[in-house]
Amino acid sequence: MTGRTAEPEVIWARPERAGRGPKPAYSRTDIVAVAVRIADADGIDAVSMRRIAAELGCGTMSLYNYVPRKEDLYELMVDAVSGEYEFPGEPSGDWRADMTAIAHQGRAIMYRHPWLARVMTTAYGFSPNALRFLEWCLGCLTPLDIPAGLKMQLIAMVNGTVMLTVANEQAMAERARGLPWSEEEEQAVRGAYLAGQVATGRYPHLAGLLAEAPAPVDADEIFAMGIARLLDSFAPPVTAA
Amino acid sequence: MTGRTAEPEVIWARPERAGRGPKPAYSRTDIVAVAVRIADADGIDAVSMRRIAAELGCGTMSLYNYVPRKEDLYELMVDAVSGEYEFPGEPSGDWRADMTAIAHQGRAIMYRHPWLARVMTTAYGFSPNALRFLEWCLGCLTPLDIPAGLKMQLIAMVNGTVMLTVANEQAMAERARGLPWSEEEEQAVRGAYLAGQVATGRYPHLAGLLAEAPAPVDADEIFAMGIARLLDSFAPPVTAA
DNA sequence: TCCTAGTTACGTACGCCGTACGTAGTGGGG
DNA sequence: CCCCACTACGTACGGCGTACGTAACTAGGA
Repeated sequence: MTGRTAEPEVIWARPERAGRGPKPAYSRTDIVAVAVRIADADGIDAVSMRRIAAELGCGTMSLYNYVPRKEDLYELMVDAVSGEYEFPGEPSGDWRADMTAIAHQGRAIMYRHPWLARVMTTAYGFSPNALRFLEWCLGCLTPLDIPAGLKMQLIAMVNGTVMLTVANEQAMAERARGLPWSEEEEQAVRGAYLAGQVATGRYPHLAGLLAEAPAPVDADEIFAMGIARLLDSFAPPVTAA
Repeated sequence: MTGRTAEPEVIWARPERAGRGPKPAYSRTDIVAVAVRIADADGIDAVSMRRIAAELGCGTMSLYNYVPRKEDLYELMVDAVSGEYEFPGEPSGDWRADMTAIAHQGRAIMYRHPWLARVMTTAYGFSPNALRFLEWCLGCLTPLDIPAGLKMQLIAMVNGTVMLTVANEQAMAERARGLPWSEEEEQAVRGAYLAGQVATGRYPHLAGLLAEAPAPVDADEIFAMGIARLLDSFAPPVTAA
């Protein structure tokens, strides 16, 4: 009746299997697990339908019985690793501590899966584990008396800051993958260019900044302080009673 | 003497043309301009060497005389649109106002070039216009008395927040491009799934949030307040004299 | 001045990619 | 029991980035 043009669908609403035909040899979970393993090992660009099928030992096109489109696979991957968040039974009552813990967990997950930060910016929706995550965060924020919209903003900002921080740290390493020279060489050449530019005197402030503070800083500490500052910006610590 | 394996290089250090052969028919600027036009019109995925060459009216492989690798093209594109920042002669002396203006300019640029937010996360380095941007920001922050490292963090956070906000707003629209159904249909189906999940009662906090505050909020205002909050977190406004 | 070497333009080709489509076989519901 | 939805999967198409080879061209050194 309706045109036979494709109907929209969400991967989460699609049932994994129907009851009629032969038993599927694999499961969506298997496929996603292989995809995650490949991405962890060789980068997200190494994840191709052919490669997954090869590692799984099946024909390439068989995968399309489980995953309608490649982009859905990305969503499934993000959801799968989002399941690595571990939440205790109940929020502690200290929303600041809870959110800080969430941020650190998120950071750890993104270190385990260096492709996650990049993919999340594209393939992020209301997947089951995203709902679970959101529900937990909202639970943690119950003691905080601000409008609901602001809470969502806070969650988004914390999440986003984690993503940005890690993405920034990993950008060089990810880019180096597949380049015909090493990451160190790349960094050296880029550093030399930067030094040359600064030496021209066209960037006095930048020169001053590079001259000052060549101290190697601790990434963990910077991260922790950034998150703390962010949380403070939503509810400044009370100064007097 | 050294192995003939590829030497690392930065696109910004590579001279545009040498003196020996015939005059190049195009320029790096031409190529990047075409690439930006294509990306603006049809999305970043539509930017291919073949398409650029076709629109430029030359052979595909000729482009490689100007741009050594596709990834460098992305860097050139980001640098090109980064040149759209317009800075007055001198910072105003009010670092908060200056940074706010920068954030709004950045947002406007990312609206003009919907592909920018996504590409920046991958292809961002110390390009000429990035240095110009950084130098200007540091100039604006001169009145702010915090360590140099913190200033860099502030700039990164402001930039990142702009990116995140815009990327979030654009994610759905970008994803809809190339899908066999419309963005509205997609949104409707996803919304229905979300509603169905919430209706199960498994997400009480989320349900409460959705029930409350169905008021359509103003994106501009949210953005402005987010930036203000962020700036405050680096230097809380003084409350007394 | 002429020669030569470096540069430009670009056609061809290779090995990837996502995925549309057709075919064959299988096993549960009417 | 039998039909048909569903599984598995081979083939093929159009696109991608880009390595490589060739021909034309021109600026610098002899």
